[in-house]
Amino acid sequence: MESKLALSQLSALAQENRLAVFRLLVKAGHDGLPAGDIAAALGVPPNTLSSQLNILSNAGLVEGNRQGRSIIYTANYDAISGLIVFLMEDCCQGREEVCSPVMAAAQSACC
Amino acid sequence: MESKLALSQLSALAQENRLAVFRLLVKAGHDGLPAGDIAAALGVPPNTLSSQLNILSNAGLVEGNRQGRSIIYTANYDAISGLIVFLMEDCCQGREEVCSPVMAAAQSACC
DNA sequence: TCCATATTTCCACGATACTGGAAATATGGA
DNA sequence: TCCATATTTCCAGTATCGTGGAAATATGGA
Repeated sequence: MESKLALSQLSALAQENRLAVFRLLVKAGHDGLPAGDIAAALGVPPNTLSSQLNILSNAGLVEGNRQGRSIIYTANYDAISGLIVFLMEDCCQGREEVCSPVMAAAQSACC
Repeated sequence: MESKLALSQLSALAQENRLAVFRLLVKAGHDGLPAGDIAAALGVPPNTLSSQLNILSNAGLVEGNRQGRSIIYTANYDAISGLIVFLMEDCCQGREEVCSPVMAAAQSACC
């Protein structure tokens, strides 16, 4: 049952603050951001953010590495692309109606 | 802020039963399935299923149309592909790391 | 060693979600 | 009209989630 992971990832992203955190980390790129900066950017107390980061981290969507006093969080691109592929293949069974618009978007967005 | 819809869709899919309902409806194709059959397939009481269908429906992921005594539910392919595109473009900013695997999956899955 | 900084863990409160019983609504057939 | 079927709405109980104060932990520097 591979959908257990997908479920935890959907769950993690299905919340305003956490989606915002993830988007911020994507924008930040491979360098990532320290937890404190994320908290400041979102206007959330550090302990609250910490539990949200923990949920994203358990879902494999972000990763944290200590660097000095800070912990630098980065988005996990493999995880999000895995989720997207799950939605396309396992969930939607590669249906043409789903695939085609995604393909078009992929082409115009980056590929 | 277009992400409000995406959030409600992520939320709707972030639950075991509802994800199962959606997958079942995708498998059922354009003919869809009556609510009763879905409830039976998942082993969920009809009123419980009804509220779950309602959540999926409010998120635009499924649609119900009365046909005689039954209400036939169908998956909304536009909605799910819209969500996938949102994750790729708005959320992940068309990053190559996200796009490429999705592109590859799309190619092998259907296109 | 002592202190400041960065983050997490512990804990509890309020809010929201999931579930299913009971009753209501809608449809079709006798 | 009356009844059976299909589904929804109403409602309440339990569980899970989101939040943030207070304390704990980890690191680096003086």
